Amino acid sequence: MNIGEIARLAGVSRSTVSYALSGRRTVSDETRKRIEQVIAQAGYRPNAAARALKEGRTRTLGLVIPPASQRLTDMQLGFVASVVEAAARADLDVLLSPSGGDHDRSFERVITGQRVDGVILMEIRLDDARVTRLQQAGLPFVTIGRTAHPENMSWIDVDYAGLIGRCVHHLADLGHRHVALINRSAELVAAGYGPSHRALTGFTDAATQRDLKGITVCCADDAAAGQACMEQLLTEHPQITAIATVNEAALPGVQRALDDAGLAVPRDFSITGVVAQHWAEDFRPPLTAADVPAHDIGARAVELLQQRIAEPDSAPRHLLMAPPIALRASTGPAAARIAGH
Amino acid sequence: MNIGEIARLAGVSRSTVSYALSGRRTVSDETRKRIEQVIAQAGYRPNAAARALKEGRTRTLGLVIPPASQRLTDMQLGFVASVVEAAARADLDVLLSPSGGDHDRSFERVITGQRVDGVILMEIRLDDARVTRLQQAGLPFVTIGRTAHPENMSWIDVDYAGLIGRCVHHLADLGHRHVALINRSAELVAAGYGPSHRALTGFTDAATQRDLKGITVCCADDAAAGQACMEQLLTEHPQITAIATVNEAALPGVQRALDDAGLAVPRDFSITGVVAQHWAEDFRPPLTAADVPAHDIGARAVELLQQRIAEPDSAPRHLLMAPPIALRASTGPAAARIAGH
DNA sequence: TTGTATGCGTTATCAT
DNA sequence: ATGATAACGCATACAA
Repeated sequence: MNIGEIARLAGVSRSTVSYALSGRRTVSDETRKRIEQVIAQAGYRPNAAARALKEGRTRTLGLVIPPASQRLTDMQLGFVASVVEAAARADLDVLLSPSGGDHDRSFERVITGQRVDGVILMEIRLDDARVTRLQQAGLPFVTIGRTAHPENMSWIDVDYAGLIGRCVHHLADLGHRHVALINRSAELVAAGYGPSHRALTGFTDAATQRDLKGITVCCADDAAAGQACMEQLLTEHPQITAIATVNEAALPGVQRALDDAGLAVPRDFSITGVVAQHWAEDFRPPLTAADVPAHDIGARAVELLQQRIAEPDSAPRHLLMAPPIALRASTGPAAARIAGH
Repeated sequence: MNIGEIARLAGVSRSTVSYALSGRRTVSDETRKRIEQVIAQAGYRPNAAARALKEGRTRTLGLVIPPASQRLTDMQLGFVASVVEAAARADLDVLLSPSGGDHDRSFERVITGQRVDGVILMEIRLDDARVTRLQQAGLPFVTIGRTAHPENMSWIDVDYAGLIGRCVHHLADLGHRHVALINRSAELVAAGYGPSHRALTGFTDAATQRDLKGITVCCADDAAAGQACMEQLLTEHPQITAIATVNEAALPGVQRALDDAGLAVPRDFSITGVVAQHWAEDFRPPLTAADVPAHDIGARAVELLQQRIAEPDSAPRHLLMAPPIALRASTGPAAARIAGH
């Protein structure tokens, strides 16, 4: 079923059908009614490929996600879901490309075959080959996260440095003198993953400012690693009375390690950090933490991208999100820590 | 940059470039070399829309996911990730459509605008309008999960009934006489969600067979609900000594409720069920449970769909996955339950 | 071994 | 207010 068939059934020309559909020129009420009826009855929809070929745009967005092999974090999943939802609201389709490294067939196909009008890139590194590739391809794109030098591109990011800094200040205000940062995995840090680096900077700077003793450790994204990490921290740094973290997946393990050590939160030990709301609320007690507005971020990324597509030469825009730190129940005054029962 | 430009730069006709690319007719070594060089230098890639229009296929698969509003479970996420990865391996792109209800613009656009060669449907209900729609559209599709009457369509599903049944038999073998099933949410059950219904059937049948007292409850997909649900269960049915569950997201709450009640697993209480491997291993102690091979399922779904696309008239295929129940540490002999400390 | 011509389904320009 | 037709970029049947 194509536009010619509809035209034949309605007894008009193809262009009339096209115009009746697009409304780009006036069609008499009578013929438009007839055409609409035929279309509804035949269940016709314009062929997307033909339209894309003619119009030079696909009404499709590319979304580059980390390779499926590594499980997505809840926060990453939140980005994906909200991007897809926001795109659907704008009648845009989303093409997924699981691409991590430099030369990826899926990535190349998406950006260079004119399959999409623009691309949203996630999990940006400080020095990211995909960004370079996108720039040289001249395809509109927006990043969730940002490179080391993101001045001339559009991005939206969470202010990890600022937020972790505020967490440290909050702990300092409560009298904590020895605090630790539980970061993401060492691999991610080595790969130049932005959030990890910026969290580290924010932590170190704030600790220096408040003259705290700050320990920083890397931790893989799972409960087992979180437990091992927390246990080691308690053993090797007995003076520590609080942690800040950007590693939500480690939290269940952190909780176990504290339980096992007989440490109650927040009486004996305080926890804060930057994590998806769901993790903060599922912790016991609920975490004092910056809730990353993943849903909002995805929607904003789509908006930014739509603007870059509409006006490729307009000035790039930057959105640095610094959500408030929700005061819940996991932080309290520092107490000298006693080794558990 | 299009094929005509490449032809001009290489000093040949467009068809020669096309054939050099596709290999569907012999091109002299010399000219092919020259063409390849020009292509590499210009960074040319065939326009996907033009190719799709000409060939009548898009090399793209549609993946219909639940609307983003409701958080995806880890298992659902596993399906998505593995589908995308498997498709990428086969040089196929994946178009995401977040569609739940009957009339969804995104869904209609994807299936009726010839945007994809086939569709993978997730979160199938026993009576599913999207399946009906896909059948009448005549578009190849495969479902992860199955309807009440899935005979003449291709699907891949987890044998919830059989697996939960085996869990119950396992508990019965250990001497448990009063057991409960923690199902998914009441809304899902009311909507005719297959896994919930089949888990219920499997549970009830096995309980009857072994002459057990079986309690079944619904529970929303989060830790808080799990905790409330488990607390209520302990209060209202003090004889219960074990549960089986298909609700992985409720597990952290279940654990808390047991902790709070002073019940040790598996000494005082046994837990088993069907959950993603990650949840089973993160539980403490690790869960005796059927590990759903989400990764495998996504890959198989892509295979099935490729076959339906290649031979639309071939007989539909069905894959009912019944992974072994991994014996870990969360089930043990029944003991009379004593109300906690 | 290579070139020419046609059509895929649409939208838009030109003509009536 | 409507119709005929060209063009988007590609793959392929047909010619040479």
